[in-house]
Amino acid sequence: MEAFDNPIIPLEAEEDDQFPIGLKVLAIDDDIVCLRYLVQLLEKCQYKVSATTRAEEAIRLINDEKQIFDIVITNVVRHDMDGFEILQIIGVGMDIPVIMVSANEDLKMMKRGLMEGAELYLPKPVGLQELKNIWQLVLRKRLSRKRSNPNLLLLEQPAVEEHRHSLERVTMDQEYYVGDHIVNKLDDDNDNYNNNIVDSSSCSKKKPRISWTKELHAKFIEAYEILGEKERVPNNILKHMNDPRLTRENVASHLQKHRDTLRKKKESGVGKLGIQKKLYDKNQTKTSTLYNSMNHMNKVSNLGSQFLISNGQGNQTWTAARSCYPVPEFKPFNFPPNNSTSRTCDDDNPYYSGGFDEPINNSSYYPNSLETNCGFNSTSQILVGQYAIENHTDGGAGQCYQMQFNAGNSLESLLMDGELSDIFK
DNA sequence: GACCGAATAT
DNA sequence: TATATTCGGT
Repeated sequence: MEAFDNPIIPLEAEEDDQFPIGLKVLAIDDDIVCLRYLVQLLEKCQYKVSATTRAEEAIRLINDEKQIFDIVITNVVRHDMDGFEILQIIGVGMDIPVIMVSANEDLKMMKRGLMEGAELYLPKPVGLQELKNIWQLVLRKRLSRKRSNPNLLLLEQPAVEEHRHSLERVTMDQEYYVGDHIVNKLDDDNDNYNNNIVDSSSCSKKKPRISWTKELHAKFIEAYEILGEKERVPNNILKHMNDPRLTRENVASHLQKHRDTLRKKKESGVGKLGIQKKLYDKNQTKTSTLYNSMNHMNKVSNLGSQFLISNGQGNQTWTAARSCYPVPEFKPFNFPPNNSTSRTCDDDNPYYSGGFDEPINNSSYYPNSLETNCGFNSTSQILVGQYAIENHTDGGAGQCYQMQFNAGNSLESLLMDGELSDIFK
């Protein structure tokens, strides 16, 4: 209760002309150099600064150590956790103003940051003057709370007290809700509702968007799969998911997108069972199975198509010199478990991003025919193992799949000839 | 009036 | 692009 009993910040200083010294700022940036610089500036502004390069550490400080911060500054994309997640967990969940700082002045990202509840989005490098002014956000937040409940005094920092209360119940697995409702900017509205206060002057904030995290989407899929075709309607899925964060509308919207995705996949043939045949293996003792052929990839694997193949240690571009089918075994790309050492291989879109495993066995490779028409670097060797493949032909981020190269396949075996082409039609 | 889902908005 | 909201229809 230290921070509560002994508020360092005389923010009630509407009649005070002193700068609010000692605001507690938590700074998060995975780039240690940027972080040090940021800390320097913040200290110059006479804020009380805690800093970490790790998002988990920040969450731990707040959750486990119950540290109270007046403001959080985080960058956008992190290795271990997306900046927007931090925003949800710390900012929206805890009702602490969050500032996002990012390397570039990407308007799209800025808008997204604001849409997801950031108070301010600053492009790097952040200047001293900008940081000096962030105290205004804290004051504004408290004023808005005061409007919801005029009896509260700014000095007493009601936000902090409620905040502490919330913290105790926020689970470590980074769920965004507390009790049986979402803790987010909706709180202001809820407070009004619960207190029967109708305050037209208070700017009622929009509730933040649902973030369909991997976990949440998995839950959705589970419900979707359990339900029969005719039962897969928003309300039923909602009931099955039994998640207080969600409304029927959230699910309806996601369902619409999911159906759309399925339809597109179907149209492009992704996931369609192609052939299951032992073909083109030079080494008959070990076979590969060619299946789950994807017309999508077929379509783009014409002359000049480029693929990026990664194995976790590096990427190589593979340019198809003629129509070819790129992989012996094709699986939809899987999200790695959180604790895996997998790397992120797609763009910054969390919905599609994922990782891939290290090659499972690098003791053998494809030593055969250098006559391949696929210019897969100068060695024409591919280590056996699991890879990610990303189509870069159509521009943009490309679509990612995971694949498995098995022992016994030469690069030649990956080529598609007329016979195979027909099957794909 | 509930609620589905395509269309549209943000 | 991802998610929210609207709105005609059942």
